[in-house]
Amino acid sequence: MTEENPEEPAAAPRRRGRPSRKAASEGPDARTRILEAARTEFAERGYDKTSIRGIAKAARVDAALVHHYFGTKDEVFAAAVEVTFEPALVIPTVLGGPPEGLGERLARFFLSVWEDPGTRTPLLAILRSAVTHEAAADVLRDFVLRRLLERVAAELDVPDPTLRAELAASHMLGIAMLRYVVRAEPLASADPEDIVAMVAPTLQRYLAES
Amino acid sequence: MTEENPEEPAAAPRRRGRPSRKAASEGPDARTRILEAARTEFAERGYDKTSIRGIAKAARVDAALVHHYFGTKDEVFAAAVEVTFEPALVIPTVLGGPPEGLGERLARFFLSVWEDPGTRTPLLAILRSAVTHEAAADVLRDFVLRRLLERVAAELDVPDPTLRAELAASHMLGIAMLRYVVRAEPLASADPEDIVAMVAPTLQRYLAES
DNA sequence: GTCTATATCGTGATAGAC
DNA sequence: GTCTATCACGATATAGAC
Repeated sequence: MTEENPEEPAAAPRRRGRPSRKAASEGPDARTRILEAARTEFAERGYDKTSIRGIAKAARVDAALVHHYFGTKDEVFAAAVEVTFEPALVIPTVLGGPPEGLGERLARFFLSVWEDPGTRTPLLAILRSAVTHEAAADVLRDFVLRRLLERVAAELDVPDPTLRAELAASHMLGIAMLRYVVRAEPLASADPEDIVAMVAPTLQRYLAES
Repeated sequence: MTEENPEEPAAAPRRRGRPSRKAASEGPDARTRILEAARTEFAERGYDKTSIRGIAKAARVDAALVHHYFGTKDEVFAAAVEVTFEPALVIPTVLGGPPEGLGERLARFFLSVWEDPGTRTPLLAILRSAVTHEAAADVLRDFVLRRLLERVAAELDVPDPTLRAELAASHMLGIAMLRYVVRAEPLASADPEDIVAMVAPTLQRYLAES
C-alpha cells in the first residue's frame, strides 16, 4: 500500500517526452480526492488512528493542503461524513406499502445501503469513530438515529414506538458491527437475502406487532 | 471508601513536611491498581486514546512501572481484558431449563452481565477497542463470540444454528452499543426488565423456533 | 523496586516562501 | 495554490541511577 491508488485508472503505459504538468493530478481535482481519501481512511481506521498526513498521502497531495481546504481534523471528518442521506428518502421506500411487509422492506433497505460501497464507506467511518470520538457519536445519535427513528416511530401504531424503533435499530447496528466491522463468521459471508429472510420477522415484530 | 478510586484523581489535601513513602501506595498493591486502572481507561477511551501515562496516572504510579510489570501496551491490554469469563458458566444457567424460556434466560443473563460494573468494564474495553484495534477484535471474535456461540449453537435444534446464534448475538451487541457505548435514548435509560421483556421473544425465535 | 532522564518518533497546526 | 519548514506537544519504550 505504498504508491498505487484505487482511483488511478489502470496504470497508463509510460509516456515519452516531457511529463505533462498534470501527471500527478490526474482524475478528480485535489479537493475531491482529499474528501474521498478522508472517507476511506476514517472508515478503515476510525477517527483516532486516521492522520491528516495519511489522508494527504492517500490523496497524493501535501498535508498542508488538507488544512488549507478543510481546516482542522474535526472539520475534515465532518466534511467527509456529511451525508446528504436525506432521511425523507427512507420514509416512502420503507413505510409505504402494506404494513405486513414493513420488516422485510426495512431489512432489505438496510442491507442494500451497507452492501453498496458508496454508501457503506461514510457509515463505516461514523460507526468506527463513534465509539471513541464524541463528535462522531453525536452524528450517529442525532442524525442517523434520532432524525430517522423519530420519523419511523411516528408512523407506528404500537406502544412504546420509540423504544421499539430503537431496538430494531440496535439489531441492525449489531449486524453491521459483526458483518462489516468485526467481520465475524458466518455472518460476514452470509448471503444478504438469507439475512433478510431471518431478520425481517424480528423487525416486523418490533415495529408492527403489539 | 473510594480513596483509591481511579475516577477520583487523588483529591488528597496537600500535606506538609516530608512525604510519606507510603503516601502514593495506599490501597491495593501497585500491580493490582495498574490492572484496574488499565481496565477502566481502555473501557472509557478505547485502545488508541488510552496511554500508558494515563493508566499510570490513574493508578498513581510511575509510567515506567507499567512497562516494568506488563511490558508493551498490547500486553497491558491483554492482561486487562483477560477474562476468566468461563463460557461454561453460561451453559447451565442459560441452556438448562425448559426450552421455551431460553430467550428470556439469555436476555436476562446478558443484561445482568452488562449492568454489573465489574463485568461491564472489561467488556466495554474490548468493545470500544475492537472497532479499531485488531488484537481486540481477535478477542471479540475468538473468545466472546466463537467459544460462546459454538457451544450455544451445538445445543440448538434448528437449521443454520451458528448463523442463528450469531444473529441473536448481533442483537445483543447492538443493544450494548446503543445503551452502554453511544448511550442513545430511550434505550440508555430503559428499565432492564422492559428490555428483557421485549428482546426475549426475538432471541427465542432465533434460537428455538424453526 | 521505583523513578529520572531521555531517545525516537508521529501528531496537528501554522507561517510564509515561491 | 502548493509546498517547505517548523513549532509544540505527547506518545511508546528503554537505560540506568538510587
